[in-house]
Amino acid sequence: MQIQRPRPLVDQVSTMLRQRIRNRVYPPGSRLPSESDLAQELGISRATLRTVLAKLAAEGVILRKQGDGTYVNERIRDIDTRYGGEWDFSRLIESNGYRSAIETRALDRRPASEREAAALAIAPGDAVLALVRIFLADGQPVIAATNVIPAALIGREVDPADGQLPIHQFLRAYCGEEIMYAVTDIEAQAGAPELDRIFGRPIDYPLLRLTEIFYNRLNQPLVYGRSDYDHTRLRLRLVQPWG
Amino acid sequence: MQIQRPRPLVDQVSTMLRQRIRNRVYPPGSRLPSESDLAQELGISRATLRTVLAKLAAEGVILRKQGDGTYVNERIRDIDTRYGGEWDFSRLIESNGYRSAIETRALDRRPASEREAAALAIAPGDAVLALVRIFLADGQPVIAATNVIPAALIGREVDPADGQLPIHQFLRAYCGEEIMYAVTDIEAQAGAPELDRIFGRPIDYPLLRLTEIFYNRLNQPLVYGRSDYDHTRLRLRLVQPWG
DNA sequence: TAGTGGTCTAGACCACCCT
DNA sequence: GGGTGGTCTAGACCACTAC
Repeated sequence: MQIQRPRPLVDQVSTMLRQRIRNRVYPPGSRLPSESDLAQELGISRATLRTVLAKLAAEGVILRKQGDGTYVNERIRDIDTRYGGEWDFSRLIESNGYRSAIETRALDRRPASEREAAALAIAPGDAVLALVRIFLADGQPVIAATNVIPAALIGREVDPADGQLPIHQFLRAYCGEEIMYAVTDIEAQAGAPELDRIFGRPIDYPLLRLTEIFYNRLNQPLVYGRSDYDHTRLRLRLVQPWG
Repeated sequence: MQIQRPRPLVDQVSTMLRQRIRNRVYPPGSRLPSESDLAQELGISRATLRTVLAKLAAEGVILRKQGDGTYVNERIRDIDTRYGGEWDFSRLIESNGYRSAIETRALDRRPASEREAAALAIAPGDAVLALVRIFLADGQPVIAATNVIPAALIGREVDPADGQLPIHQFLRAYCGEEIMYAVTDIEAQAGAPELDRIFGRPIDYPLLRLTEIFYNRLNQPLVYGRSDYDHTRLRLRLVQPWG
C-alpha cells in the first residue's frame, strides 16, 4: 500500500495499521515497532503517527505502555465487533461470524410523525423518506430497522436497489451529506405481536431498541432511526477508553 | 483557575474548558475564541490546545467548522448524561436531574463463580470481594449493581462506608489500580421475581442489563460487574463521533 | 543505561468560509 | 482578503520500564 498525499495522512496510516493488525502482521498481544521506527518507515512525523495511535488506543485496539512499548490488545479479538462510529449493522453481523443480508420491506415517502418531526427539526406532516429493513444473520432476522430522512434532503430519485446501502453511504449518495456524530438511546423492549410479524417468528423475550439520530457537521439532523435488535443472536458490545 | 505545570496541560485545559461550557462562559451554540487566541490566552501551544479540542469534539461537546469556528454543541445539553469513560452511575443519576443515593446491600468475600472467574482470569473458587449496591434516584431504585473484584487485589481491610465510592475510586483506594478501558455488553432482561425483590417493587417491564469488565493498563481484568438498569427512569444515551 | 512512550513547542502551509 | 480550523513537521525534554 502506497502513501498518497491527497488523502489525509492520518486516515491512510490509520487504515494501514488496522489492516496490519487484522492480517496479523502485528499479531494479538505482540509489540508494535517503536513510534520513531514506525514513523520513519512510513515517512511521516512522530506527531502525526501519534494522533493515529491515540485513536486506536481510544478504541481499545492497542495498549500503550510508557517506557515499554505499544501492544496489540489481544482481548479485543475482532476490532469490528464494537459499537461505535463508522459502523453499520451488516459489518457487525459479519464480524460476529454470520453471513449478512438485508431485506428491504419498504422504501417510500410519507408524512413525518410528531416524534420524527421533532427529532429531525422539521414540521409534522413534512415529507420524509422511510426506509424499513430487516437484517439477516445466516438467513435469520436479527434486526428490524426503520430509518427516516427528510425528503427535502433527497437530491434525486431513489433506486430501490440502494436500500441495501448502509445508511451513511445512502446519505452520501443521495444527499451529499456526511455524518458527524450520532446520539443513541438504548431501551429494552418487551416482545409484541408486531415484532412477531416483523421477525417472522414468535419473539417471547425482550429485545433491545436503539433510537438513533444522526447529525451532520452543521449539527443538522439527517436521519431518525429506530432499530429492534435481537441481542440473543448478536452481541451489542461497547469498548470505552477510560480517562 | 491557575495553570500548574505538574498536572498534564491537556488535562488542566480540558477540565477548564468543560467548566467554562458548563458555566456558560461559552453558552450553548456560541462560538469559542479561535484556536490561536485561546492558545495565547492559556499560554500553551496551538498543538496542545488542539488535542484537547479533538477530545471534546469526539465526545460531541463542541463542533468544529473549518473556515468558520468552534461552537458549543447545543444539542448535547448536559455533557455528563453520556455513557462513556470516567463515568459513574451516581453522576449519571444527578445529571438526569435526580438526587442520587447508594444503598449497599452486601460487601463481603466469597468464592468466584465460573463466569466471574473466567471474566477475571482467576480460578473458580478463588476469593473475590463482592459489592452489591442499589442506586436510587430521588429515593427510587433505578439500578441494581453487583461488582466483583479479585480478593488478591485488595490491599487492606475494607471500610463499609467506602461501599459508597464509584468503582474506579474504590479501585484506586484499595488496589492502587487505574482503569484503562472497559468492555460492556448490553442485553435486555425480562422482569423476574428476584428483580422485584431487589428493586422493592414489581418490575413488569424489561430492564437493561449491562455486563462490564474493567481492565488496567496492563490489560489485567480488575472488576466484573453486572447491572440491571431501569431505562424507563434513567436514559441510557450514547454519543458517538463518526469518522 | 538505553530505549520507550508522554508532553509540549514553534512554525509552516493548506482548505475553507465569510464579507 | 483575512481569519478560521486542518494537516504536518522537526525537534526538545520528561517519565517510565526493562535490562
